[in-house]
Amino acid sequence: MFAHISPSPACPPSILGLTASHASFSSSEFNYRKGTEIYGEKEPAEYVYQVMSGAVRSYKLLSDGRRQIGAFHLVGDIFGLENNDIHRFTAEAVVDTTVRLIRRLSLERVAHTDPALARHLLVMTTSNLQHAEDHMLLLGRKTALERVAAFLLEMDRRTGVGVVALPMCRRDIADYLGLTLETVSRALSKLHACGALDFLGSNQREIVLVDRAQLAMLDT
Amino acid sequence: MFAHISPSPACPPSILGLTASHASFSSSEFNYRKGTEIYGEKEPAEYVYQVMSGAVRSYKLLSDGRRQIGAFHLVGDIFGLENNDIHRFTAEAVVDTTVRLIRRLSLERVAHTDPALARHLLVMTTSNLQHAEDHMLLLGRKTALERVAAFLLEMDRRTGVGVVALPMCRRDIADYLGLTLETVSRALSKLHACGALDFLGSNQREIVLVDRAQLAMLDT
DNA sequence: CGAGGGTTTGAAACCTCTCAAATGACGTGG
DNA sequence: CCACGTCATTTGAGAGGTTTCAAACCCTCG
Repeated sequence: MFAHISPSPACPPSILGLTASHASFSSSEFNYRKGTEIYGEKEPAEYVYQVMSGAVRSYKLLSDGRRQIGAFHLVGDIFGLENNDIHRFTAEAVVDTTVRLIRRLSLERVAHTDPALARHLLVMTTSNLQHAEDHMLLLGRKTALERVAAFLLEMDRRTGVGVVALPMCRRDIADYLGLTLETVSRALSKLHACGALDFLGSNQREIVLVDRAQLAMLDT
Repeated sequence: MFAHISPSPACPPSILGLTASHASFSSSEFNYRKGTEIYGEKEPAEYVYQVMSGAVRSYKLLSDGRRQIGAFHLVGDIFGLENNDIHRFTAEAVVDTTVRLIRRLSLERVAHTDPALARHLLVMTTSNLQHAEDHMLLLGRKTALERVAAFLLEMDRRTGVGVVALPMCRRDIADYLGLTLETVSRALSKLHACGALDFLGSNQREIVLVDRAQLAMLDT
């Protein structure tokens, strides 16, 4: 793949909740071009990743190509954290993306002696679990319109203040929501017609203005 | 609810992977009648539970009553393990059920000083996460027939050797698989007609003989 | 034996998917 | 700077799988 080593720019102070007290972690950065694979399902999990810029999708495939995206990872998010040795998803860059990575083994080594880090790993795993539990309800029981509304609210909650930039294409959204890209497009059109959202910029992936109250009515 | 204290019968040696070295846990047993609630979503999580006999369903509800069952807990399973203070599901007895319970606080207290237990809690949370991840793929991308086949294979894997007793009704299965009870019934009929399974006993909930190879062909 | 709940099966409705075409956005090269 | 090719998105029309509504059947239990 097209992974290029890049010099470390100004570093955010914390990865994995680690502070200066954990200076022993070697963390380096990598760039992935749009669409390239970061790791594959069932590959050995050598690293844990944090998104520095860009966005990542984690997905599973059925043998005939049907795809279910389990999560999008946005700036600041940690992903690839496996407590087994093997990745359970494939991870790909949605757009050009920079990630920071830490060796899983070094993390585990420290976690063995540092209860605070061990607890932090549990907290992260729990929040992944919580997201998956909520997503099961969406996939099993919500309508197309409800799913798209919930997706926009999730992106809004995670990224900003009523203005959401969507880095992923309609097909990605569809595979996240268990729909087809056409159904997603129709739902967005309907929400647009209802005034629940507006598009800013010529490209409709760029920015979406969200009316939280109106979307929340669909989030039962 | 109709929870009755029962005298402790012969105790399996281990709960939560704890051995004799953790004698400090007070564990008592409770009985729940079929259909009664063990705990509700958003209730404070005071206990962690292990199924001694019977079966339990964990579910979330939408405001209009749509239900998504996230998991069935069978004999030996641990459930109600929250790392937050609040239950994220409602748990109900599918049939008359006996559970053993441990105070969450006492568990956390020990986990703070016992790395082995802390690691075990992470392992359990991870396996819950793994199940949820697989279930997202099922709910988002599999057909009705594939879902029912996957369900039977899961029950077979968890309970026995080609013979599965289904304690839950069609509606429970449907709410687990994101379908309606009629669709589940039709899928079972089709699998029966294909020879992929047989019913033993007059009541069709009781025992199902599974042809693993044939079901596995549907498990893409 | 009758009542009640669970299951099966049928028929029609409906939501989403599939297939298709038109439109729009963007980069490249003339 | 515009023409063109490519890719993403939108929109339409029809098909299809699942749901809804309904009725019959079965099993259990009082």
